[in-house]
Amino acid sequence: MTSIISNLNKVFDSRIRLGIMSVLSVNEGADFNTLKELLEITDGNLASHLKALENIHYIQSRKQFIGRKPNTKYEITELGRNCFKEHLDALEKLMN
Amino acid sequence: MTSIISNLNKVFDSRIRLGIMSVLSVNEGADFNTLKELLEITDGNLASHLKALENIHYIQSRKQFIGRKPNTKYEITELGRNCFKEHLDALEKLMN
DNA sequence: TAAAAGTACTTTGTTCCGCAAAGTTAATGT
DNA sequence: ACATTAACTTTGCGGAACAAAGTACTTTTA
Repeated sequence: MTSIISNLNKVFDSRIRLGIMSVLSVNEGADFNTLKELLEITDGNLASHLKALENIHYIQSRKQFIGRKPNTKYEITELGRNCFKEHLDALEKLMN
Repeated sequence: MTSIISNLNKVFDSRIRLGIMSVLSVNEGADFNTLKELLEITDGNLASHLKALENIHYIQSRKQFIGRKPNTKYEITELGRNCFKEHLDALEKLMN
């Protein structure tokens, strides 16, 4: 319960989810293809991680059309930003 | 190959291995029970992660007796220290 | 002296996760 | 009509995490 690693968020054990959150916490929003190119993963893999983050409300998506092309934009939520920050703080504390 | 997360070390996706390396990189050496108490995990679980880290030569162990009790001491190797540092650098870079 | 407990594992088995590949839906371009 | 793009969902496999139980050896305790 109070081990040295207990403040690390299990969601962010995944490098991919870490990367997604990092991108979304810096840039205010990124679309599916941008994330796919930044992370260099298959679309199915990306979609599943995005869904996981959205299910726990760390991110939210908005579907729209740019010109005539469908486009899905993702952004970090307030909850997501807080949890991400807590994780980074825990990491920092772990490392001294 | 050059994605924003490609410099993260997969070994350290695990919070437990992260914790082990963190302890061993600060203190010069820790024994099995100390790690077990710090991490609050079962001995089997700890042993398997220690073995994984030892197999790739990130840590090394030394069995000894303290008084009449068996004691196994673990310490970080030079390779382990370097790889751990690289991972932390990659993390920092990812977060800006 | 018999039983319990400590140290440091290994083995077993289940469950969960990551991921690629393929399939899907719906629209657009040619 | 056919291929392409976007953004998924589904399927299936292989591997990792973990708890629990088993092991070997010794020491402490009743």
